[in-house]
Amino acid sequence: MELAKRYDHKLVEEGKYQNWKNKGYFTAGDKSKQKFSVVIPPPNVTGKLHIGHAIDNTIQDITCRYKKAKGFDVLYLPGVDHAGIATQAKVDEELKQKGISRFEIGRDEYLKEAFKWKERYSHIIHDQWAKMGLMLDYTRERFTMDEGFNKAVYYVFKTLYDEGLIYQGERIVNYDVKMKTALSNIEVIHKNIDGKFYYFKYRFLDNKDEYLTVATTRPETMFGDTCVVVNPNDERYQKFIGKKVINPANGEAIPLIGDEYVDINFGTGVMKCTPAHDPNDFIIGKKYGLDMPIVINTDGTMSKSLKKYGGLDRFECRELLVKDIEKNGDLIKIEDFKHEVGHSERTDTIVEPILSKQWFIKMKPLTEKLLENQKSKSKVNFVPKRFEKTLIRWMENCEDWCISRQLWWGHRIPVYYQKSTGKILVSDHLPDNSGDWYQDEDVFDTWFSSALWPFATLGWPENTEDFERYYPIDTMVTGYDIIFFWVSRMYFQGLKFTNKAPFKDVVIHGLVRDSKGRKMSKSSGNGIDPLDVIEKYGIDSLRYFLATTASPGFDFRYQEEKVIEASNYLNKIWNSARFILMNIPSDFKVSEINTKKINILDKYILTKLEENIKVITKAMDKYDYGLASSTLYNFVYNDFCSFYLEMSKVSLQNKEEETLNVLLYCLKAILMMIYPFSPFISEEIYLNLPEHKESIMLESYPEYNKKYRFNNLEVVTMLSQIIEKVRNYKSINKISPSASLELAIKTTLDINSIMDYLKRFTFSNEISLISEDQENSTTYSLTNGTLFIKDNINKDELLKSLNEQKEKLLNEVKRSENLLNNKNFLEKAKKEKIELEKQKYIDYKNQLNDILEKISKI
RNA sequence: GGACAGUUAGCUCAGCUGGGAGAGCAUCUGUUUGACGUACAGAAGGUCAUAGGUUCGAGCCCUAUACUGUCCACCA
Repeated sequence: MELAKRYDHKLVEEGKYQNWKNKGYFTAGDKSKQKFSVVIPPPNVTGKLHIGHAIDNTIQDITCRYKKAKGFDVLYLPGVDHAGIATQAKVDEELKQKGISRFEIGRDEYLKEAFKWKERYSHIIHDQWAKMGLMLDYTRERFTMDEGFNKAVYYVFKTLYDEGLIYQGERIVNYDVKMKTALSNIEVIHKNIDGKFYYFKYRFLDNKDEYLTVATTRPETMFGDTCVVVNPNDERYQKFIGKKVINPANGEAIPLIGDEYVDINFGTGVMKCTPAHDPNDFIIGKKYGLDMPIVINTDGTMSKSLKKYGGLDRFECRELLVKDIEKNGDLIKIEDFKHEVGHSERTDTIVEPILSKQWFIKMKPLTEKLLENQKSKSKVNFVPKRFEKTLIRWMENCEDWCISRQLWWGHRIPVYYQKSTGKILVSDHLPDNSGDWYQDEDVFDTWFSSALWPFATLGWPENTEDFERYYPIDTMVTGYDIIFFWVSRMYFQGLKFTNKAPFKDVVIHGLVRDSKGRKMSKSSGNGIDPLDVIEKYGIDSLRYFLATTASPGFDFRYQEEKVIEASNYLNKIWNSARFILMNIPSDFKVSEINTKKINILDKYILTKLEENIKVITKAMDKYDYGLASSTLYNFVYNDFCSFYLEMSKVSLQNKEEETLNVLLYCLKAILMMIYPFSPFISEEIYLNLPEHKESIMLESYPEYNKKYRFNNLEVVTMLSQIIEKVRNYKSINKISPSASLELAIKTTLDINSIMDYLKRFTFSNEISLISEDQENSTTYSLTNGTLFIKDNINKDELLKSLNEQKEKLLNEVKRSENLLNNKNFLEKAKKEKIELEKQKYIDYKNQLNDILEKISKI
């Protein structure tokens, strides 16, 4: 069969994925083999996959395909995440477009809408997985809200609750006022923004002409102030402690309290205290038993009790209030002020700290277990290592996890309250139909369920066959942006509930940025749609680009030129295959390479190949796909295509049949090594080989084979050196590349075996083996001899070139001399290094003498 | 405020345990070589951020400094 002249990605990709899937190659379960398991980090059903998913999935799929080819029973488990707040935001938005609010249609109807959304985007995601060629085992696909998962979530909640690790508490939590839900601390993004610092007069109740100056960034919270605080050591104010001051926002008299929390040097040294809307103020409020009036609602509007301000948006209220205070003469000044303000990770609105009752997980016992495990032999191995530190630091300092969300889309909290008694019951169903019980309205944080992903997907808490066999996960691949959200939580929940770390290796990759290094985002419109790239260059090129450009843990830039480079490379492999297949007779029978029949170049390429297999395999095992692919790239371009393939033309002409076997052997090995990166083109070429299995997916990875390593190949190195020198000589001297020059070689090696190749690739008909140096020639030193090119250029140019060589050699000799005259070097350096240097010195010296002699003769 | 990275050719990045600086793209020159012009052959291009130190020897190890980036953090 003959391949087309060009690699056409669309033709190559056509139908292959369906075929693999239909044949069941993606289905795990061969118990005769050792298992290897990977779970896909479940994408949110919020929308289409982006380039960030592509990098994640590419690394996973490469790992899986590599391991499968290495003989493992590989499970790559797919699934999607309901993504509570993110999805609900999208569904809300969609309903809003239709003019519907979720409160109008009610919870049940709303959930139906949300499930429809989920179905729609699951399909899109499936199509994208197929486009990317992921070897996902669809027979085991899961969803974070499927029946089994719901059971797992319930089990986890009940267990933690019964053990006292889950509690309900009244705290200041951050509210996303757009979604009207509480958030966990890590869902709050701190951004440095321009704000204002407002200075107000707080007049004394007993002497209204005197006042304290209080500075605040948030005047609207003043309605909730229940005291003013100064540091008792502050000499300016200590005498006032115990007096009452008037809150300029509402005219109420509040006490002045002394507490060392206040920083004397910050602001005016006087702090207003709003216990219900600030975590620090809350602590002070608790300490002094103050009232904690809530003045801002969960939707960001002001409380109704605030008369004219009631119902206003918090920022409108701020403006109006400041104006009113100014009218009263209590505004001193307004300063510009840069400060950190929390924003919701999902909706980007400024979060509002509000006192409320929420469910929390007590973190300490869980994190302690994790930290302990990370010190033991069963520790999780992070790639790169530094992310282990990131995790540990966070685990050492994290606060209790707020897991309740005031949303509808998610796992509803399995807690029932009895109206008549106020009793609380954890249950997965309504205790009775008396109407006396009602369920908690809230749902869990979406990460509460995702944390169970590595084991709940395998059937846990049932002790299923899959759980027994595939848990723990061998390799977890994810971006550093969700180490806290996801990796840490899977880890401590895994330890808690399965007594094992849920994964062995965690491979962390960076984010894909645009060509200028900016983060990709919808608002700046610089996002790259992987489907566009696939359409233009093919998935094989995109995968190759992603895998080779992404250095573990580091962000990298999307550059179209690099994708083109990948595409050119694949075309190179395609054409090398084309060349080989063109030369194979139709009746050719593939056989094992007969090492007795092969020529020296065959030996050379086999030796090189084996060296490369060794290096590449080692890199693949370490997830160093950058090194693995660049090593293969160099082998393919330099050793295989530019050198061996060209040389093989001579042996093929000479009808050396064994070369065909060598070519095929190399080609197959190359295909297998590029296959995990770019499976479609590899399959296409593979199926065109004279002998092959049903699919490349059933083929094994090349093993390092000592049988194909040969010695005494110096003459091949000499061959390539001579070709290079001659080409260089012609280029510099502006001689046609195909000009025939007179060459003479002085060497102790037997050059008969390379004579044909020399003639063909130097275009020289006269090549002689000599024992004495040749006059009137340009001299090139080779590793094992000397090359003389008979000069037919003018003397000036010759002299120039000789002088250039002289300069170079002088430098080398000087460098070598210095080193060898250095006593310390001779005493302390390794012996081999010294020997090597001595040899070099002699070589350079000889060459230099040759050149000097020639110059003198001219 | 704390922590962690990065700084190497015009651009994007490699450089394993310290032994003569690499790739791709871009640039320049040449090529109707029968796999590939998405190619081939060649050239040019770097005081490896700065300053010290350790070492016979430093892009690599140590200490400072500068700049860039990321994460964490309740300073009103």
